[in-house]
Amino acid sequence: MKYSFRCKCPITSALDIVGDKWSLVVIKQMLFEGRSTFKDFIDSPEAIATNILSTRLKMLENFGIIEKAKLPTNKKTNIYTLTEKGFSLTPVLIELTLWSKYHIQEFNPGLNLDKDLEKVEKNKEEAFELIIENYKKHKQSILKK
Amino acid sequence: MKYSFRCKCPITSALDIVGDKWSLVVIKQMLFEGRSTFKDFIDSPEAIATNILSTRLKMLENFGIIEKAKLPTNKKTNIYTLTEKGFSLTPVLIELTLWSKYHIQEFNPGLNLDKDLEKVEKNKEEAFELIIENYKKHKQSILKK
DNA sequence: TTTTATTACTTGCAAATTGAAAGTAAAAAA
DNA sequence: TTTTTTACTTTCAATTTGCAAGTAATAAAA
Repeated sequence: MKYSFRCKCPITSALDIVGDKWSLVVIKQMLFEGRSTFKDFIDSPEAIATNILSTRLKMLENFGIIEKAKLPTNKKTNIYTLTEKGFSLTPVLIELTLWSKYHIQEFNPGLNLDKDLEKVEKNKEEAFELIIENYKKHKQSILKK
Repeated sequence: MKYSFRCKCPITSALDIVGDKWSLVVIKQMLFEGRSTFKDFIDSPEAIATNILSTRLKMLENFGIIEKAKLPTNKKTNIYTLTEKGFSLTPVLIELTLWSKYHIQEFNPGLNLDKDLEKVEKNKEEAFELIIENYKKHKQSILKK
């Protein structure tokens, strides 16, 4: 399959993959909100359109950012989970959170900021590892059912 | 002016401001490539359309992410520079760079990766500060002409 | 076992965003 | 004074996002 990039810049290339309106939101919903099924995503506060979600999940799977599985006990529901490539976006998402904390409150008052954000700020790398570790456990637990 | 956000999530809110196709690219061009005029942006490898660039610069200025000035010796050219709100996106951009280094090479071989990226990885916070310091000096020098 | 409800999408069309190309006007440069 | 350059704007086209209805497979309920 042919991938189309604007140039050889790493930042622009990253954005050519996850820089659309919904990709990072879906990844955030998986990583921080534990969402893993089509219905989970549809029911999120952001309310993504079903045709957009479908297209986006296919694209993220195609890039190896997420993977799709089914439980032996359930032939219907797809379980979408992040791969390493996917949860390696944790630092990007955390830095966006911190940026919003300091710079977006004035435009969107009452942001839902995690109460542990100060701990995160004090030791970002440790926080990244903890979040990823938690996600891996979560992933194991939902695929074990 | 009314701002429209999808919800109260800090990540989604950040993306509601800078999550379009071009905003982070323009910010990256200012921060890392020293671009500051309309012509500079137009001449970048990414080749943004003029009507989109115009709209995007207005929006970024409106959110206080960039500011516009003119030199006393030049009534024509607008000088666009990052405010603190703007260059505080440095960590987001650096994390996108690192993500690309490890996860995007296979899709876009031959990425232009900075040779100092290993130093950056070793001490991210220090690298962020250095980049911001460098940008501030650059900003002072282009506004002093 | 049958019926109903739910989930996971697809489809068709509309709205919004992005973009190409031409044009305009002010200012700088020649 | 003339020409070139820059900074956009405008118009229309292409692409992306989104609404709403529909479909089919499967799970759940009766």
